[in-house]
Amino acid sequence: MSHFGRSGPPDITDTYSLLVLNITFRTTADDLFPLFDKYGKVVDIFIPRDRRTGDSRGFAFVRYKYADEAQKAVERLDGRVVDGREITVQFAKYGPNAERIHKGRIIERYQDQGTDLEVEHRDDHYRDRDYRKRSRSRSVERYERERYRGRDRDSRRRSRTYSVSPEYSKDRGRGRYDDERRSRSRSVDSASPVRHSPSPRRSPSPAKDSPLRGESPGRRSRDGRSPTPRSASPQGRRAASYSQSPRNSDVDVSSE
DNA sequence: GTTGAGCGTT
Repeated sequence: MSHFGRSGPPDITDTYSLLVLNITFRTTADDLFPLFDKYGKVVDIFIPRDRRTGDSRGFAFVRYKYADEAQKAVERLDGRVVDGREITVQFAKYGPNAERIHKGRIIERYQDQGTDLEVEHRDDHYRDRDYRKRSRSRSVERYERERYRGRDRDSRRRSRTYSVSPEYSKDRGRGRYDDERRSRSRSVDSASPVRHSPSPRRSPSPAKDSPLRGESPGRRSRDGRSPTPRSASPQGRRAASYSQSPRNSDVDVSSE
């Protein structure tokens, strides 16, 4: 009765979905269940995990049966420390399949459209999102940011008094959006002074500039008669390792 | 597994 998300969604109709963010990578649904269940009837808990590694992505979805309980859980568990990490609880904005959600309430099921009209290859969608880093631009287009971006979210908790009305901040989010973009430009200028000067000479990067010019450790030592295995070792030894490594199937040490 | 902005599966 604790395996949420494995047996599939039991019944998410008319349920309130909460999004739990900032949870540790080790936090599981079973860990969140007793926490959220104390504040209301938890219908289901699901933690998206990575297709590649299978580990948690750092956030979870908790579905409540009643809105008041969900709202209470948000206010209670938001900012609470779980497993040594501070979690962020808020109403989900998007449905499991972009379904209609009204204030976190799921009206329809994602299976509802699973007939024969528009079933696209979702696998293609999954493999593309290797990194979920800042790929949420799509959300900004429509809903903007209802809170300050970045680490400023701490301020949001202090304003928890207004949390009862998540609609108030629609107008405020717009002003910050422009600011964050400007920030990015400044970063590029400061971090990476692009040099367009026609310098005939190239940057002193003997490391990766010309691996061919890096000389073969073997030939150099033989010619210069300076073994200097100390500095020639890292390159020669590492290269040799790669060559031998993937072919050890045949060689059986028979030890262990 | 230190990092961490951010919305989901049978």
